[in-house]
Amino acid sequence: MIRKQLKECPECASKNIFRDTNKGETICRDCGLVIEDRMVDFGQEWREFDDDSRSKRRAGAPTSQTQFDQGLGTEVGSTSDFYKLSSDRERDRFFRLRKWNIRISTAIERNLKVALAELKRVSSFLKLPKSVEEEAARIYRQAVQKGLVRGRSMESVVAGALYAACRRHEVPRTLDEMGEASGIEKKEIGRTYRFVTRELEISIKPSNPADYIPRFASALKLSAETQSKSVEILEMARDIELTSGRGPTGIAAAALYVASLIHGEKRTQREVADVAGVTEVTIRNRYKELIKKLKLTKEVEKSKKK
DNA sequence: AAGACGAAAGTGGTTGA
DNA sequence: TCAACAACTTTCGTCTT
Repeated sequence: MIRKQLKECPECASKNIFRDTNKGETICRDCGLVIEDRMVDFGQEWREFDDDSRSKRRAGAPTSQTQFDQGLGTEVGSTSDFYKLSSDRERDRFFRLRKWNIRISTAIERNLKVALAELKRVSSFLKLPKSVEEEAARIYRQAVQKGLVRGRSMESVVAGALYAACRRHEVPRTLDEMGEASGIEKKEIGRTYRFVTRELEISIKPSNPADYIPRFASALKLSAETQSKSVEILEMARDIELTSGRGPTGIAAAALYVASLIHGEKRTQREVADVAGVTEVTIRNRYKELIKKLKLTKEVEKSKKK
């Protein structure tokens, strides 16, 4: 296996890097960036997901290591080639082409490096499972290859990919949470999310409100009974088609609110609204629909008297 | 005083001509 | 491409606990 010791951090150019041979990781002590120094690992990991892209093959190519190590515009190529060229014009041309070439081939490498570091950061902030992280990385890579990052910030595409991966694995996060973790405006995330999933033809089922319940419930410190009650309510609501067309978080929030009333663990609309990332108004609207169409009024009244 | 409620106007996205 | 439209938000005034 080819290994190469990095001399400096690609992010902050610090020389103060630390290599952990056990974990096979390299860490910059100044900026905290985790630098993967074994390109071979990445290549193999990626190729597991799709094998139709030979152009970005990394394994065993010493050049990719130097490219990554050197960054842009440094080592311009074999100097012996250069001295064979006679005219100034040819030398000029040689330089330009060489530079251009390196730029192109390293652009994707570099982008992926930085993007994956960002992806890991956001993913661990949100405590997402490994499988989701890998899915997101796969999506991101496809996006880069299709040139979808152009005109968008790398971070927003990372966030979009993560958001999509969460939905696919039925562990949805709200756009607000993703925004908080990534520092990108949720509008922007939503935009890139839609764009990327459309361009890559990734189909995503509409998210199930019940998927949000466990997280919201624990954020509100609600009991397991309340939690299952709200899931029950959601099922009833779905059966009479109350859920279609509405935002899943709003419905989940309202169900949780109703359940908290019924079980005498009342939370204010404000509290529920905050964790669910919707407004009180939305909860009120959903809440009204729920108790009306599901004749829950009695149940709520009953437990109120106690 | 805080929470719940509802009306009205505004936002960003979808849809259909 | 544009206008109508649905869902949701913001803001604000009023009622209830």
